[in-house]
Amino acid sequence: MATEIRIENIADYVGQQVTIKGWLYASTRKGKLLFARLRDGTGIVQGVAFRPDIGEELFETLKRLGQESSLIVSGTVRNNDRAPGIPGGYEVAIEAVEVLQDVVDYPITPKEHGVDFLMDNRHLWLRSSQQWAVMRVRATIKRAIIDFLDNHGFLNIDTPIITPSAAEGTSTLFEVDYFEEKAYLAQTGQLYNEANIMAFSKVYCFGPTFRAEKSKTRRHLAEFWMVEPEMAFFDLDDLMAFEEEFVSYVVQTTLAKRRHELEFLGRDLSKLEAITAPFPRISYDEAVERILAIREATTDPEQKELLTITWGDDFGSPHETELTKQFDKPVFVYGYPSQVKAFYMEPWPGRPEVCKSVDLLAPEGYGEIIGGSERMSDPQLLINAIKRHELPVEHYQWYIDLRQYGSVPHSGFGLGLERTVAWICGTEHIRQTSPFPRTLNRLYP
RNA sequence: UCCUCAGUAGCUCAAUGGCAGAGCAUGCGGCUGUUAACCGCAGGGUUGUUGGUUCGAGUCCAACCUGAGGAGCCA
Repeated sequence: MATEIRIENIADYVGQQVTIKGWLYASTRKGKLLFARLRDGTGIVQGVAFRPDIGEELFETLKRLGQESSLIVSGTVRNNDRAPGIPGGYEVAIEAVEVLQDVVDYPITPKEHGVDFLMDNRHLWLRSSQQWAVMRVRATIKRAIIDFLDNHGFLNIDTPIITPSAAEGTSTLFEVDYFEEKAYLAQTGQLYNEANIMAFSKVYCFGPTFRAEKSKTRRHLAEFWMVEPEMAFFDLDDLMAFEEEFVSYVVQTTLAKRRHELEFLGRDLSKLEAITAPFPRISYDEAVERILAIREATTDPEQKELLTITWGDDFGSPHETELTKQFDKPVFVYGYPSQVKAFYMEPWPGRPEVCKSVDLLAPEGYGEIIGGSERMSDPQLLINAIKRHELPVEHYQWYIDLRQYGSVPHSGFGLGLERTVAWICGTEHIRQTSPFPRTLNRLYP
């Protein structure tokens, strides 16, 4: 009696007769010898059939099966260094096959395809090994994030997705009709988190967030997942120390649990192994100086133009990319000018034009993966900031209340899941890190 | 919103202003170690849309549509 197994555990069954329920991923043959790659959702393994061994009828059946036919295969597992798969090095000598459905004309062939075609077929593309591997890594990253926070005294509190007003202005929000009143899809849960920490001390929310920005780059999605931890009695230094432990844990845990997938994706694992706390910390002032030095050294006039910056400007993507090239770990940039950051950030002591903000920039050009800050804790300072940003004070009354009833220093940050997955997997485009990405020009499937 | 590029067979791409082509996929045949195998044969087309220039337009011009990359904005 053959044991039903999952391909990810195939190493435990060498020499045994097993049954695998799955799909035909690809097949090729050479005369009387046939190779059928099978996938079962947990891995890919090569099945081998030799006509004189398995008989004419079964061989003909296998030979005619279309790509992605659903089937149940029984056979004996053996080691073979030549066998491709995830994990590689194992193959199944096919003894019996039950065909559930023979498929004709599966659209995605083992050949190069264009992005538009693949995105139109995203519901099928997810079966392809690269996409499959990225999703497996994503799930592990998500798990690692939750485990780390749960093990460090955080309480997971959900924040609303339908919100009455913007946290940071109204230009980037999706509007919804809320019983004939205007409402918006959340772009952050942070303000609610600040209420929650005063009740639970350390909290996080982890859910989808929405930006209506008309961004068309490899780093942007209209819907993405963000984890937002928020901590009472935490200042900016506490925040950076926490973030580097958090990111290191997520990277190292993913590396340990998803080695096969990351190797399959062709990721340079040594670059991930290097991601351990502490991370370099540079001030905004220093970052501007470094960028200007890089700009001075470059001979490309176009690059020189892109790297133009004066103190007080926010960094653009070209600035971040060049800056992070100087490090092999994520780098903290702290103390941004208040004018380019959100209204709620605590001013720097003695430098009111600077705030206690910190971004974490990923290496290898993957951009900002974390944005965070110490929050304003003085009620009058906050009211002034809201007015200075021309936001309606009455909408923020509850938020101001938090500073009037037991205010404490507190800090928090948001980490973009998809950007983190893109960085860890080394994917070229963020859309591959979401199972059904929402981008400027795509709502299907 | 702006800049750049692209749109031809199911898919990926060729085609000097002059007969619409190849590879993959599909079907048939061959091959005992394939890794996107290979070899032979076959079928497969309203060249994104509209208009213009021309004896003649996939090719040149204009507008539009769709997509991609980048800027801005951001995680």
